[in-house]
Amino acid sequence: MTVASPQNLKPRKTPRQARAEATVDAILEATIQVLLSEGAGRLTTTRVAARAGVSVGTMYQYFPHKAALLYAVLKQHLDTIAEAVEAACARLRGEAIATIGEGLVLAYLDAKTVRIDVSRALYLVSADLDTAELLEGIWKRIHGATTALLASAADAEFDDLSVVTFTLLAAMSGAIRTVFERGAAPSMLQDLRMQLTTMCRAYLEAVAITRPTPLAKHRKVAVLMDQRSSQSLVEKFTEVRRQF
Amino acid sequence: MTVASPQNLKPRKTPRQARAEATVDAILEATIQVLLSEGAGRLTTTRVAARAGVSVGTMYQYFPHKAALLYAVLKQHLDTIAEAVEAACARLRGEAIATIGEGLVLAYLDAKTVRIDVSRALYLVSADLDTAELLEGIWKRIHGATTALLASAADAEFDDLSVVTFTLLAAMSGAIRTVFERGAAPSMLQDLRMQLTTMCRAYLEAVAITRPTPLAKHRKVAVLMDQRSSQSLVEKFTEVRRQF
DNA sequence: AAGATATATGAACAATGATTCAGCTTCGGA
DNA sequence: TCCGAAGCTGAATCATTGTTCATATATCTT
Repeated sequence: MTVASPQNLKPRKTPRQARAEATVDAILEATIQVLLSEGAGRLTTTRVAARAGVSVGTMYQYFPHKAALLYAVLKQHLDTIAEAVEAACARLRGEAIATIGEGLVLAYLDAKTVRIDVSRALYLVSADLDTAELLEGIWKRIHGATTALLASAADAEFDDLSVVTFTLLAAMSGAIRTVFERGAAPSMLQDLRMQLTTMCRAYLEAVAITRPTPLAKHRKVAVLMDQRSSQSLVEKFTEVRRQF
Repeated sequence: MTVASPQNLKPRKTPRQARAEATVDAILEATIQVLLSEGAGRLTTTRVAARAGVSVGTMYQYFPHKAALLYAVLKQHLDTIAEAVEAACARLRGEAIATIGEGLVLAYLDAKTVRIDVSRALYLVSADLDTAELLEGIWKRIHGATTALLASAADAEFDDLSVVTFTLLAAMSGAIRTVFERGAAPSMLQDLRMQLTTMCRAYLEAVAITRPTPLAKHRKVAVLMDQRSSQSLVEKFTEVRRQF
């Protein structure tokens, strides 16, 4: 495993032809798959290249480092999560705190459930990687969106809004992570959703300065890519692109 | 970094002389120090041995693997935490839920605060290590103690006790971890303690079937070993032992 | 169709790190 | 004081992995 890499985390060269774009996508996806199937300790450049159906040299044409590769994958993943949370917050704006509580829990569960394994694996990898600013940025987006959401609550106001948001997010995301790390029993998920909703609401009510009230909403998400296919990833991505 | 190591995580040989015991302690402590000062990626057997003031060969006399070494360190750390939580639970038995809520938060903060950096570093290292059963065992101890505590609450009963405990623990430990991972601002700690207490109480009250009430208690812990001394660790531990 | 540019290849190189072992030192007891 | 056992040493071995580069192939442009 390599050490932290301060500078030059950006791609060495940006793909100009469609072929190259497919290659880059394949490499990114391959990284995740190798991470999941082999573990952080066996995540080697050669293995990633092999899984992607590409040679090592190719990989180094787009990523100056192994670290840069990991950084790219991590960033992509975190961005997805942040977007999901921001979207949920936008949707819930102006609702009552009971609704908001339930909605936030759902949004978080969804965001983390989709590819939770990836979250975990990436988190482990980010150890010796210069991710401080990246994480900070993502956290700010999430914290900001949630703060705005709570400020818009129809039936409550909060004293120390920033601290409340912080605690709420830490507890929720932390709880979810803890649960998933212990090999989430699928039955637990249902319980967890209810319990966290209860906790979230109870906390918000406890720290709020209340007023009148309206009602609730819902939604659901599910995406997954099979990684057991033996077809090389470049082939797959190339095919996909051909369809356009 | 090495791969997962199914069997033979146990010491290759147990120290028979005091000298050897000091050596083993030094190695364990050195592992933690190297982990903290150099990061997981630079945690090599040679470096650990050097920091311990011992040769690599010596290390392999007591640990069959690098993995075994990490396992030993992790186990030692987790045991300490479990003990602290169990003690706190015993102390709080029979109190009112408001007291219990506050007490639990404190116990957790203390347990995790002492050497939180170690917690984090070890967690990262445990990636490619067969720690499933170890973690399971620790979790069971903590969960068990907390469940018993809640069952003993003077002023409340719970329906789905196991689930309540689970959620509570997940949220608290998760929140604390999340906070510390983001470079805990010391001022945040005070806020966090209050907010988590509020959350904990609010949640317990929300899911409880209540009755009459009493009041609260406190405590505090703080331990740290300076790691900046250049004195070799074996020397240090040997000295300590000489005092008996 | 041909040159120019972009992409891809993979053996070779250099660095690092886990692990061993044959010989040395220290300890404890008789 | 002396000997066997326990403990310690560290250069040598063996395996792995990150990274480069000279060469080959594909694609685009005109």
